Amino acid sequence: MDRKTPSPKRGEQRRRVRKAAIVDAAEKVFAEKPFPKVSMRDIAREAGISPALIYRHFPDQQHLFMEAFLRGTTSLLERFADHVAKTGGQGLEEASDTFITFLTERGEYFKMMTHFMLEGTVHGELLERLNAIERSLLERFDELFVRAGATGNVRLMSHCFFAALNGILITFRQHPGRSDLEVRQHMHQIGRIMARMFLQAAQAGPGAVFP
Amino acid sequence: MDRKTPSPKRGEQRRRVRKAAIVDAAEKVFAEKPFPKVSMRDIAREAGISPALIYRHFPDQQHLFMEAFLRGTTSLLERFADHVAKTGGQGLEEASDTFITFLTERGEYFKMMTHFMLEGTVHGELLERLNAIERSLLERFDELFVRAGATGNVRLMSHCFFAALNGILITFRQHPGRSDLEVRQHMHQIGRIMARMFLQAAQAGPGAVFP
DNA sequence: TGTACATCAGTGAACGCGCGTTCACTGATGTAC
DNA sequence: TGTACATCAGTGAACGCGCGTTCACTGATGTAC
Repeated sequence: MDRKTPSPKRGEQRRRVRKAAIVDAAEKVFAEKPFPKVSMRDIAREAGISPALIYRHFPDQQHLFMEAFLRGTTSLLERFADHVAKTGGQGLEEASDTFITFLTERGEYFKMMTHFMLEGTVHGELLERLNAIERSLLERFDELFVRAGATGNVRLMSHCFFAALNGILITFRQHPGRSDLEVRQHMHQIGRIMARMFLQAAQAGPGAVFP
Repeated sequence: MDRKTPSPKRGEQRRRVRKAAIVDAAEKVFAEKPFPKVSMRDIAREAGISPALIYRHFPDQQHLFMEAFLRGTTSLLERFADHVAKTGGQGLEEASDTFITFLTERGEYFKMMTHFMLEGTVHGELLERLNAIERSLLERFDELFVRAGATGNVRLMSHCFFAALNGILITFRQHPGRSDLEVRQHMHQIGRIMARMFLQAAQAGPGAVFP
């Protein structure tokens, strides 16, 4: 069928595929067990390879974990941005819903995020990429606030709103005596309340609530 | 001086003192290194005893960790309640400040709290005590909302506010390119904004923001 | 087309480490007489 | 008051485990002639 491409390229391609497969496997494992319990052996098993092979593609565990985290988060963020772009009117409430839906469905990413936020052991290029993702998310929120007629320090509003949503996700995640479904409903309810509250405060103009 | 008390009692007393010393040591270690890196050996070293001795006082690591966490948290909560009781007027803003101050000064407790919230590996009596603490904290917030003239579902407001404060603590903890001082100031600023926003929403009466 | 070679994907086993916990033991202390 | 004994606080060393990572090696594959 296809003509033979020059070999070095085919080698590179194979490498890329293999590397992506390792990251795929990592994502799967992260979805299955608590973040601090995921081991290189787990990921190798999931990928059907020897643990040693992972080290031909990643210098160490932190780089693999970060790569998996960033890839997943970036894709979540893109879906979030699409969703936001399509929404008019009371966009903030919908955005809150979407944010909460995504991060409860893919709880492993939220866990990793909080882990990085808490421990702060990330440095260099990876930290840069992580910050870029956060900035991009905040820009989406900025848009929504502006679209809703907010004036003043919009970025600060986005920052606060982001914090509030994170707080919801962490606070109600394991609420005692509630089923998963009830937990999610409660989160969405509180998220919408927050969104309405933020909207009113933002629309009230500078000085009312936001400086 | 003091007459000899019956021996079994003195034995019990010594046991209590020793047990408390172990918990003290645990708290110190938690203040020094990331929660998941604290080992039984660390705590034994800090307490100046053999690791084996810990197991004469606690059945396993989880019980010791929880005991240390609950003791520290309970004392923080009492201080918080005192502080709140003494405050009039715009109590919510002050409460936000106090909450943030306590949990940044004793960051180890916040980390442990988020850890338990994320992993949910706590059960039985310990979970019960943990919930009791959260309930007690929410009651303090309830008071403040009521005092500020809130009507409607006050507990829901407290829940939301608690979540928002947690969100602030986790989101800005490691913010890039900021010193500790700047981080704390930013947290306090955002905390006060939240407090004002919640107050307005709560005072607006049922239906405006809160159901 | 055939062959000798270099490269490197891929491996199973091992290394070295730190962990939670247990074991076998010592010695201080209170008790019973 | 003195002594034999039981109790149990306290210990150092070890156990067994899982981890991240490395090592020495195999074998497939593309390359140069």
